[in-house]
Amino acid sequence: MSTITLLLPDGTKKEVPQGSTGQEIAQQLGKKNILAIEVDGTVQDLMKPLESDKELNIKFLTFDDEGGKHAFWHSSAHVMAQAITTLFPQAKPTIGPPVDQGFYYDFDNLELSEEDFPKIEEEIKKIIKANYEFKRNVITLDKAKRLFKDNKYKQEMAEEYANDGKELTAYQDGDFIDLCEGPHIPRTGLIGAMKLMKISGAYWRGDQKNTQLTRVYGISFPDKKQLKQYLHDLQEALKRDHVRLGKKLDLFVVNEHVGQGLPLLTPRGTTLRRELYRFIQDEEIKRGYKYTNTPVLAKTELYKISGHLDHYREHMFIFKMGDDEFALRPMTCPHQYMIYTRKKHSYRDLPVRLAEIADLFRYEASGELHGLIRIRQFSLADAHIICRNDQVREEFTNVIELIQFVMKTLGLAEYWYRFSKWDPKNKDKYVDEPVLWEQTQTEMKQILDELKLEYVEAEDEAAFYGPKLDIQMRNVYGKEDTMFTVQMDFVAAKRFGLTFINDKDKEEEAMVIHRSSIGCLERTMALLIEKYAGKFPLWMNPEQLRILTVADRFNAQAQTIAQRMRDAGIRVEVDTRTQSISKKVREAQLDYVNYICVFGEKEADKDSLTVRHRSNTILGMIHVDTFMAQVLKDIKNKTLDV
RNA sequence: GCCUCCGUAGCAUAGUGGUAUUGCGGCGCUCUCGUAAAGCGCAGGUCGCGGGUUCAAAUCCUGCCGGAGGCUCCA
Repeated sequence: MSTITLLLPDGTKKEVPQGSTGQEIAQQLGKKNILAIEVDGTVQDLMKPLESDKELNIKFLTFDDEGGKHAFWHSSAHVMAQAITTLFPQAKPTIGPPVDQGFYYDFDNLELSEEDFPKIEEEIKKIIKANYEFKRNVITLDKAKRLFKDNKYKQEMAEEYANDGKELTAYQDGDFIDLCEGPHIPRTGLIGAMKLMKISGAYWRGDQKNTQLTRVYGISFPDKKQLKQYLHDLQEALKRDHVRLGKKLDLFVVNEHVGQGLPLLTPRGTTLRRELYRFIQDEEIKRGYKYTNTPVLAKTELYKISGHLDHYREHMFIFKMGDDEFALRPMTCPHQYMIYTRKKHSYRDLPVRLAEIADLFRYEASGELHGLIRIRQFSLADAHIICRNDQVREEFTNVIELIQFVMKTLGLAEYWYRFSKWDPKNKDKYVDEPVLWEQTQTEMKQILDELKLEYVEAEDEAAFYGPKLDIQMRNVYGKEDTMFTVQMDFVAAKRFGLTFINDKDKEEEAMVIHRSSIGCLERTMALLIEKYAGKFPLWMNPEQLRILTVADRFNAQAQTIAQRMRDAGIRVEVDTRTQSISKKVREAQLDYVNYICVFGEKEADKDSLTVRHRSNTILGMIHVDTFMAQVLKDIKNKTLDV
């Protein structure tokens, strides 16, 4: 058999000689800008000869395909490492993969500052200009050990791959050779533009106990224009950064005398928080939750029982008073369990759904703190559902519905579900109940599949007491965070005696579901600030209306109208300054007030306002009562686009 | 906690060895004004904090504090 039959994405077939490379086939088909080839679902180099006696499904990949982009960035990482090792010969390259936005490479024995970037980028340009070919070589373990005799990391990886029975490959471009499984693009010249982005520390194999390496991040594109566009988009995204907007819109401040991770909400920020607070509390009460109010501190023995003290002691605020040791509570769970256990429960009483918007305190490491997203005191819309086993499915489903309702109401659309499971190998983190773990996870997976949720599964992301479903979102920097969570707990009932009397008059342990509906108020605020770039929907905007008086003889009447509106529940301010209307309009626009209302001669006679929406549209003169009715309706309905 | 970057008035900024620039905001006066910045004047700064080098430090060195991004962590 001297030819292979290829099946192309458009359904046509093509015969090529055995041993043809992707490169040759692409050329014959007149394909341009091809970076890699997908063969039966696996991305490969264009340089690799194809051999098969079966028909092969092939697809050519460009930078617009995930696989092509990854090969491109992966090759870029090699070029960067080549430049760095040329300039810093003592540096030991370790790993350098593509990531969501570009690539990085980790080095040992390298001290680098951003001031070094220009000369590295110069070196990179030389490599690109030389247009070296990426040559793929299959090597033996012995050869790998010889090639990388000065690099213990590469040797370690080579041995590991060999032990796993993998074929060892090394890629060479110019005089730079790297242990790597590929795939790579054909030549360095295909890289149009590359820029180094930042430096950070990173631990070898992601373990804090190992050596800290120097990680260099970079980005690259086939075309210089794309790089320019990327950098521009990045700048634009950062304008939405909630820390920046929080300051500009006067929502919160940080003060070094108060302490790290302890932001202070201003009146405007507090209004936004209050809207979220009232919304979720009212909604949960409608859905059968009972609210509790429990102390923000307790004796540490409470957290000893729950197991938190053993797991998180160094992350708790602990202090001694008299003979007792106390802690500011890092979570609500045991406090609410004490409410459950105040009396005996019949199976008929279940489920018991205890909710609380609880202030929690966690001593997060200083490097973890970020704006309103990771802080040391926060308010979690928390709840614990204590139910019978036969109720778990329905309760879990109801929680998901509540969360979906919350996201819809807030207008949050970019999220994904993560099914967070344990890792049997991580003995320190999880309670040692392998049977319960597997059983609970299986049951949870069934529920998720029944609900037809699309989710990603994540090992080693569970809570120490059970698996979770997390709702994940990204901030403007692209960093992922958990916004809402539903957790199964098969430990609490035993430890705290959360039982009920079943229909056989026997005491039985209950199941516990921990869940958060609107998440941590501060974090949710941060995401909302970034999503709306400060242009909040009417119902949550700290300032919904501003009345601008044309001259001071209209001030008193404008104040009366404003008071009528406040009495009805509208957040309105009056700008009585003796400034030009243009200036007052400009400032109201910059504050993203939803409606800007001018009040002067014409309006005074008719109890009206001339209304302008912040989208720059003038709605004309409207009677106060008519306008109020419309505004109140949109507030009540939580309309998103006003 | 670790790596990198940043820190000038309430905010935004100029200033790489000779004690600080400009705008917004604030205050005062004039203007009573119709949909994105009226005019004039005034006040406001231990240049994050401490130590060092120097005749002289916002600027150079060093230690700390605070912020940002990444790593690790995230009940």
